[in-house]
Amino acid sequence: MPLIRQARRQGGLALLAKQQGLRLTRQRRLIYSILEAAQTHLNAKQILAEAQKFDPGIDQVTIYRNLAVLKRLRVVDELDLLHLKGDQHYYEARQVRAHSHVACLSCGKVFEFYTPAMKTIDQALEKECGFEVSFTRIEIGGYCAECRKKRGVSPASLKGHKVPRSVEPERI
Amino acid sequence: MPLIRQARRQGGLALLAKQQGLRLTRQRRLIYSILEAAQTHLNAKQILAEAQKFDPGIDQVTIYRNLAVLKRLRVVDELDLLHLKGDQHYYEARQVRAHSHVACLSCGKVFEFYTPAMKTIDQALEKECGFEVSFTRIEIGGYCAECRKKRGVSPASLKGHKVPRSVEPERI
DNA sequence: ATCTATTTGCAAGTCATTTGCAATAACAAC
DNA sequence: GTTGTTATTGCAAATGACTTGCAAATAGAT
Repeated sequence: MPLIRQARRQGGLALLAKQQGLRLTRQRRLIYSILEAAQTHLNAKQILAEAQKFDPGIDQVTIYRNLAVLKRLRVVDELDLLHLKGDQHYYEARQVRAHSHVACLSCGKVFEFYTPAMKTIDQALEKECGFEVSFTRIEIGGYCAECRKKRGVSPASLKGHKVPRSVEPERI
Repeated sequence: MPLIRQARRQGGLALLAKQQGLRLTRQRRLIYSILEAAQTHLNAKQILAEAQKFDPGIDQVTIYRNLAVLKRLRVVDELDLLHLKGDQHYYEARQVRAHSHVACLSCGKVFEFYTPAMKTIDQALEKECGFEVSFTRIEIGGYCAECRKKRGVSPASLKGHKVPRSVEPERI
């Protein structure tokens, strides 16, 4: 998408926004720059906290509204991360190539992973169904090498037991 | 997982549930059988509606609680479908092989797609990272062949405009 | 500097999902 | 079959992410 690349080249959303009749407000710039600077995905609450360091008056609605705009502009991706971290959405500045989020169901760690097969999926879909892929979201759950070592291969008991929500490994 | 296969073979959850100290209530059976019979993903509300046809007194909390149990037992998968259909979760009885949900951003249609490359991803992750994959969720957004024909290749204007929530194509 | 449409912040809503709790029912042991 | 224990249910109330209405503020074109 040439539009997006152009916007990036001038260090922001200026051109892209202008072409859509959107305005580049202080808040909008800030929210985008936070996502751009973050090396990882953030949820609305985290973005709000970060934004308030620079603009204490900024409201959460502004975060939500701008995330919606940035999604429409396709410069930000929305993820769901398997609800591993609770029921919020996570956002990240759009990456160049497809990648997946891999979550360890034992320790809760989330990392990104890329392999060429991801591109192959899109190509197959295009060829077999004539579908034009805009974005692909791949989320993988399982057990990381460390946890496998630590606890043997078998996942913890499936029996439910209470754990604080923010910590719960939420096996799916 | 041999446990799951066993449970399936006897036509339900009996063995699997017993081994976890869980009870096979009327409601639990019903909810599982609805998902098993459905050829597609359903959300909590749809499951409740269907369940009430057979058990009018069944409550929505029972749906939610049992979906959580069935997820833990790994006989039901939870999807998010890109929030194309609103902010609810969708559930389906666990399928044998990995598959993806492909959503058309224009008409809202969701279909399933499988290509061997999906398996390749899991293998790459296993080989490169020593990660044990439990499940893979692939969600793809874009434009289906029909909509591409109808409206030309370009997606609708990116400019925001109000559309009832249940209908909005929610471009990401 | 002016004008107009977009955007903001606040307050109040919405809605899926969760939790507390007493009553009910599974199922194992008699 | 009866009994006892404990998981599960249904109800009502709460939670929490996200959205909406609206008047005031401001970006950006003229």
